[in-house]
Amino acid sequence: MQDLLANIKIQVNPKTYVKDPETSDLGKKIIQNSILLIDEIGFEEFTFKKLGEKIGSNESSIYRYFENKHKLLVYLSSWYWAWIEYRLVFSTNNINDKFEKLKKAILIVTETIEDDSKTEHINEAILNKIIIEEFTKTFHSKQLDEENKEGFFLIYKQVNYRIEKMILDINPDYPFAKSLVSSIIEGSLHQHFLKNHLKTITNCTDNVNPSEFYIHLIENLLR
Amino acid sequence: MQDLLANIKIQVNPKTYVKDPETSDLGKKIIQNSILLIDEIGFEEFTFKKLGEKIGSNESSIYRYFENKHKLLVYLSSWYWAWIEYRLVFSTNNINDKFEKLKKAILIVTETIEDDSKTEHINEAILNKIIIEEFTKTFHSKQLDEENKEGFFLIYKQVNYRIEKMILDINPDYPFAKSLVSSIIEGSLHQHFLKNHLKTITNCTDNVNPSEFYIHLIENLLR
DNA sequence: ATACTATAATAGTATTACTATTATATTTGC
DNA sequence: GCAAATATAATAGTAATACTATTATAGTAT
Repeated sequence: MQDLLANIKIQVNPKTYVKDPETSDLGKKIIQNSILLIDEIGFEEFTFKKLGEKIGSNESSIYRYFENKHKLLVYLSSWYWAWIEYRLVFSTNNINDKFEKLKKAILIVTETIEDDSKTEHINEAILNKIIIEEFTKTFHSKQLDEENKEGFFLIYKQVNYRIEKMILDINPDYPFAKSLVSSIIEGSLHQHFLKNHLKTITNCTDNVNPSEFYIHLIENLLR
Repeated sequence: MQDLLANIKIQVNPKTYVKDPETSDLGKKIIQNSILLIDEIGFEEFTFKKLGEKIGSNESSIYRYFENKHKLLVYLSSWYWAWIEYRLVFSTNNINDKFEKLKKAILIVTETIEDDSKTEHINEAILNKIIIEEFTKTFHSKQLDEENKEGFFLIYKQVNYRIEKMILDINPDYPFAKSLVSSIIEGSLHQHFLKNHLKTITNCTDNVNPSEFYIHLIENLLR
């Protein structure tokens, strides 16, 4: 799997960028260091000026790649979900048992991510941290409906559909498959977030992963 | 219940405001119209200047009530959850059947809110819309850990604890009571949100309420 | 050697999120 | 009923943000 990923370029909706950051060194530097900087200081404090300083480049040069920091976050999120989708498809592909397949899928979308190290300029572990802390901000903007029409969230929705199908494959009569999936995917990010900030309203800890909660849930709900 | 509520003042953590808005006409106007204006233009576009124009008052006067717009949102959220807690306690109080009690509690935190009309200057239905669209932003700020220490989210957590207790009362061995509750409360807001913006990954519609999904869930999970 | 492209540097703008100061109106205490 | 205290309004100003525009410079391709 690792070698395969090395040869595959994750595709992100071109409308999220002005110039594809994968096509130049500066572009890759922008991606790599925006992940690090957002993790360090948070998305609110993050500016193109600060990023420019960090990579020894100029604010205006970053604007040639991304219209604004919101679109950069959408880009990073899209990349993340495309990467998740790839891993989801790859690692569930050869599982015949329907329930085991679903469990694997849920593990993929809920587990804590370790750095993959095959994509040199993207640290998946840190990107996962950003998604936990900031992904919800890509939704909660006034341009959401417009951006949704432009297909900014297609990959995220595709991840949802794939798991929905697995659920309906197990139990075609379950009436809330879509809501169950979206509440697992978004809810898992939220549980990770609570574990980091509001520990008293989650059972998740460094030792208990959201995966356990959700796998226990579907075992009791769909079995 | 309506009359009782008329005589009860919802208490909000004083650290969220500079001057208690409930103590003056201008304060009440600020609360009433900030709810309307945030609903109209969204929290990002909302400024004290625009609010001042709307209420025929000055930007600087609003600053005498709230340090900044973030704290105003925290105030509105706290008020909302205090109001939810009040309704939760009141309407589950006399239910003896443990499961019916839990179902009622879940209904309270997941249902679409209608205006209560007993609190003249607060339109609960619109406030509920704001909570669906913007509540997550009170969490996702860099000051979260600090604000959490100051008790800004106590009421929200209390609502969580109350329902957690109901779950453990039904099934003391259920190992994820906290996570289940927080995922229902936050998840319900998210399902409402999806219903409004990303309809393809939820089963909730104008006719199917998140309540149905979650009550179906706990019936199959805990019964 | 020329043209093209990428990047850097500089400057400038509108808006935001405030702070400070002063003026005016309203309420309350005696 | 007047003085003192308090609340509100008006004005001005500041630092930072989120950009846009223009020009300069360096590197690459033909």
